[in-house]
Amino acid sequence: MASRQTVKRGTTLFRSGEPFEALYAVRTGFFKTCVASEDGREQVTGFQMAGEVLGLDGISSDRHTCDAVALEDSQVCVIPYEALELLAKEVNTLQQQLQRIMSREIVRTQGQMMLLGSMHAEERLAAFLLNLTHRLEVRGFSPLSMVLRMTREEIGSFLGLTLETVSRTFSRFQNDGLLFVRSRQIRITDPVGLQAIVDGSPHHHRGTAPVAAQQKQAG
Amino acid sequence: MASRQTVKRGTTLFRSGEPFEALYAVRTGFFKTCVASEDGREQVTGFQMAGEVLGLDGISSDRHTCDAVALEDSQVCVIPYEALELLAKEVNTLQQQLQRIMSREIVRTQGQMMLLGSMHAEERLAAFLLNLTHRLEVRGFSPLSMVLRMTREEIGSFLGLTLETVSRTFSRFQNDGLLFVRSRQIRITDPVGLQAIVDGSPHHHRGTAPVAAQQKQAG
DNA sequence: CGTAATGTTGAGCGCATTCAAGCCGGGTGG
DNA sequence: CCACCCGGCTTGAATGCGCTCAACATTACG
Repeated sequence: MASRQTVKRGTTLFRSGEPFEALYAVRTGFFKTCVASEDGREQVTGFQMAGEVLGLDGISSDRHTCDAVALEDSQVCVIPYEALELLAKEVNTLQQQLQRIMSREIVRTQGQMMLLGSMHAEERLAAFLLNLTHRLEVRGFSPLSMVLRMTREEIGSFLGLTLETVSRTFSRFQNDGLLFVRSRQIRITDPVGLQAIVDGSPHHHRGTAPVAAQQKQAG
Repeated sequence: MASRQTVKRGTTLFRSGEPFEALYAVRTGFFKTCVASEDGREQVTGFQMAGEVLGLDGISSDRHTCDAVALEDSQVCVIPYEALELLAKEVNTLQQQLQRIMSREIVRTQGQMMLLGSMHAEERLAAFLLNLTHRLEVRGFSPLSMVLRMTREEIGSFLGLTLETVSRTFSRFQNDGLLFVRSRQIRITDPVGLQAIVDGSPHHHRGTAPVAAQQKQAG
């Protein structure tokens, strides 16, 4: 029913345009998802680690709309969508779980839009690192020491920055005593300081509206 | 079962943090959804018109994670989530439809991430306008002449730009003969030109990786 | 060990931002 | 009916953040 599949580093689990047949749960390893426009621009839309689900975008049109690329040798659990639907009809908690997973992805992308739309480079990278630490912590790994699985360019694409800006911002964080960085080895020494950067160092922010006074409508 | 509700211009249909109880289908009118961070920054995450669904973000945690604000007097169809789940168990096409709607929202936000992460101001506004025209066309309205329902500031927040940049870019488009703009009245005279701006005027773009040569992994 | 990919750092520039001033249009009250 | 006001829009000037281009260092990998 739900078989396993190995995906070697650098290869794709699925590609944009391919027919959608299954969802994938990451068992081990690390993935990125990215979309490309006609003119060759590529945008990393997410990084997925163990326990996270890939392929939800394919449901809407029976075709995948992004590429999923393994950033290290990985293993996924293949969940044929047709079987999943049949099963979901029987087991109603399964249906609920799937909907929650999809909703969570929607919420995640809301946060990413906020990041891309109204944060500065330092804030973006700090938010990115803290997000990683949270996800590692949940999985029982040390949250303050990690090895990045992606390149500076991929981080930059995900955060809407160039690879040079990512590199420079890492260096600045190190100078400011927030972390130690040595290539892909990261050790965070001041998580509180990083959090302070995310939510509101006294800068101004772009594209943001001061919350207007609005009343709740009693239908 | 699915009752209706009126939402006056400027009032909220739901707010972030409120318990999630229902989905809403826009019957008439126009909405924006926006998320806010602790420090008061606000990001518009979408605009919704007739036929589009609001509230999907609330499923994941039983709480809404964004605000939905009516930009004009509107009417929505209230779809209690509990009832929807019960019904979806019976009618399997309903379950599928809901999943498709959620997946479509995920795909939409992928596109928005691409826009925010790797497009210039002109490209963003052009893409925004073309997206609006498509949605109007589907609904049987004239796609080239429209009245914007949102302020420059809200457009800016949605596109990750300041209101001044939005205004200036409108003016530049008018000078270039792409459209006529008079406050919120827009008349597009050269949709092809707008499309050309979106997909690849000869500029360079930020945060993008040239697509690396990667092979499809045969499980 | 050698080569290519990845990462770091510097210099200069440009696009979008910030700050500021003025305009337009719609609604309200005298 | 007009004067006034206020939110929204436009436009200008100057600044600065992040980008581009470039050179070099380091790491990964066959």
